[in-house]
Amino acid sequence: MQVVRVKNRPVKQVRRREVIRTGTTVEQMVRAIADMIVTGAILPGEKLDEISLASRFEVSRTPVREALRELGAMGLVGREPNRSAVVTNVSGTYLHSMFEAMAELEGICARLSAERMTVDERRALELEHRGSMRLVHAGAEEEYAAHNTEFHTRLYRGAHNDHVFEMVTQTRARLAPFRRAQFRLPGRLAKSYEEHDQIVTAIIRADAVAAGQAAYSHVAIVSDASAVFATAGE
Amino acid sequence: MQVVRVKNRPVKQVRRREVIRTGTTVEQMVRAIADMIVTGAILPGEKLDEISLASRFEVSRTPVREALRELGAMGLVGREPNRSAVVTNVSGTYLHSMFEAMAELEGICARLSAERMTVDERRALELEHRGSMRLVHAGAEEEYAAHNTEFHTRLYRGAHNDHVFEMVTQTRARLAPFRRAQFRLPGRLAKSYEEHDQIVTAIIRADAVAAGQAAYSHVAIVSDASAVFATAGE
DNA sequence: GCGACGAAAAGTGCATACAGATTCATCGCG
DNA sequence: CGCGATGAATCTGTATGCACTTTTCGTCGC
Repeated sequence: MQVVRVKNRPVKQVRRREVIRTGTTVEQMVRAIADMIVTGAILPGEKLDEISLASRFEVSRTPVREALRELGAMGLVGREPNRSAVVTNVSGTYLHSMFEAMAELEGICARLSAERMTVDERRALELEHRGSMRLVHAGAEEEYAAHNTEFHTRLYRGAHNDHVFEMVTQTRARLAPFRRAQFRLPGRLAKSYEEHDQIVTAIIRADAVAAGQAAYSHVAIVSDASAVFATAGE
Repeated sequence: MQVVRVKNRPVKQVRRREVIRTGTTVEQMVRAIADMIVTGAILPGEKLDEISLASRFEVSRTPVREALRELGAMGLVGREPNRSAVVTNVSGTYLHSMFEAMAELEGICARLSAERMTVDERRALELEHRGSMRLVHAGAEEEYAAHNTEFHTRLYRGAHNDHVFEMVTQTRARLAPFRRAQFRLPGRLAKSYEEHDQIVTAIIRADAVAAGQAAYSHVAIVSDASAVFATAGE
């Protein structure tokens, strides 16, 4: 076990950091692996052994282990002592439960936002929303997607509840890969704008119940739209 | 790179595992540190440097790093590259937001349970509930607390939504340290039983709205009861 | 006296080494 | 021919070392 490393030059711990985009190695791996899981590049039940991952990403096992631990905490992989990490089943029923939970959470956020948003927040939400009409007419999918994210983030913040914010943000992050293509569906942009309009109107009126319901349906619809892509990946 | 280890006797990597209770070293540390944070033994904003923790727990930095990463994913500590982990502010507003979120989540679970529980699940819930009357009369706080956990878990499961289950379970876990003493408050046992009764009745009747509201208030009340202990720890 | 600078100290990020656990193929025996 | 024992191969858990980054603190110029 001494002279084994024949062709691997002593590795030199080269700073290849510059090549890579952002964050620490571990963060990048977390994102990369999460993406692979959620896009179906790695299938549920598959084992993720540290050594293969380490060589795949060209790092040592230490950062791999940290990444796996974080993925475990995120619920994307299951871990038990002295066992390989195993990809959790994110497909099918669980995915559905996440979309449903997302709708509930958005409903809560909109309801609380209607009750709690400051005058400034309401104004900002309305401006953000009105500004997006231009994008709808232009059919600018990419830009509208960015606006959409911003719009929803405002809703989440407006609820003035940090823990809810965290839950909804995490859930959205886990669903992100399944929603990417949603605005490609014909007519979805205009429809989305209309639904946003209902939410905004209800919030401005401080009508909590209406806001909650509008947000719930909005997300439920997105869920249906995304289901196509989701099942395609199974 | 051969005879380097001079004064450090080879450390022997003693299996002190037997002394410790359950799970891997890392899991134990996660629990221990989480408890310290949440009970206020470590204050928000305080830095957790790996070396001190390592020596405190008598392990090397590797497991400490993994524990910190998991705590980071749990939201108990903040982490950024090349910085020490910092205890997040769990007190005050954030705690309040967790209790509020808990009430919302319980409301959702009860509402969905009313709609979705199977006949067996409804029966089991009712039995569990009725069985607890005995404990109320006996004033058996400990046992009632156990029953209470079981009761709520049934509600969470009854919603038939895995992601909601996960969120509510995690939130409950993080709140646990703040609720421990709730049943010590005089009369809280009987009150709790009554509130459970409302929830059960509504679920049996499949009255989703009533079940949701009953569960929401039930938790909101517990939140008030716990606030005493929470603020005491700040 | 005070702020800018710089070097030492302290700390994080990752690689590697090695102990212990698990898995799996092989072999001996009924 | 199957089945359990056994040991090698493989993999996880943890310790330790080195590179790089941040922090601290003393010193010097103003």
